[in-house]
Amino acid sequence: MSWDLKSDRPIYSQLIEQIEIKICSGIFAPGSKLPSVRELAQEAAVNPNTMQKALSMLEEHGLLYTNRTSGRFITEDIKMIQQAKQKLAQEQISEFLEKMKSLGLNKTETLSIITTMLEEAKK
Amino acid sequence: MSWDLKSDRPIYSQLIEQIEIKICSGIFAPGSKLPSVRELAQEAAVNPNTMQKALSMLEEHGLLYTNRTSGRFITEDIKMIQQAKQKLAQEQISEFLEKMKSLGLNKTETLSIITTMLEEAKK
DNA sequence: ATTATTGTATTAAGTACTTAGTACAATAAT
DNA sequence: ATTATTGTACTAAGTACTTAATACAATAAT
Repeated sequence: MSWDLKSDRPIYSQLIEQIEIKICSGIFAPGSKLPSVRELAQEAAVNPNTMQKALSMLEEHGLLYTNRTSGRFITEDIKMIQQAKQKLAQEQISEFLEKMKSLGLNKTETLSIITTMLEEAKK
Repeated sequence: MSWDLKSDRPIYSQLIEQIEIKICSGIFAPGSKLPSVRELAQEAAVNPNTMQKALSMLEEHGLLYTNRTSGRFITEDIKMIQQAKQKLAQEQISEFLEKMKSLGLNKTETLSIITTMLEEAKK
């Protein structure tokens, strides 16, 4: 469980992103119980207040729910998770293409760079 | 000249990124004079101190140089600009692929999504 | 020579983020 | 019944970022 947090952005915001990703990718399975706020905070080397902030904000998205004293749980609604995953992927892609465009790279140039990078990665 | 700045990240950092992009894409042409700190600050609706911070940090990258009282200028070194552009593109791409991977999409899946999205865009 | 513009520096204030430390109510575990 | 664990709330402190308001030295423009 890697939590590499950078200092150029609010930590709580990065935590939200990463937890969301862990849910969407199945690392945090549907219906399963999350580690406690204190545990997660220690894992991520972060103050419990900060983790608490991230988790409570994440609940607004509906991917989590809280049982007051037994802990937090991932939603069992697989369809909701699937939708969140799809939404995350599309956001990333369009954001990425937008940046490439602003750099002045047309589509073929972008594709060519990607493919060469993937070729490099195979070696 | 659009400067849409978000509040979830330090402004100076976003300014650096966007100015770098404007240089790499040719919006700020090689050898040309930049608007003054005060002008740029007003354009971006930002405090002059913040713009100054971004610009002075940008100079460390070598894309800008300062003539103490006549203003700031874009480097004439086209090769350096080209390299910066390439570096920016590669950073964006690997960052993007990393996120896709964390979402559970491997590189070939990601590549296929992109190509189909680019095909869609042509229509 | 005078004026305007340039980058730069400084101080003060406000805000957001993070941490440390503590505490409380509810309930699961014993 | 008692204890431990849960989420939650609160205060105080430190740091980083941003803005406002000036000010200064160098030099381009007049």
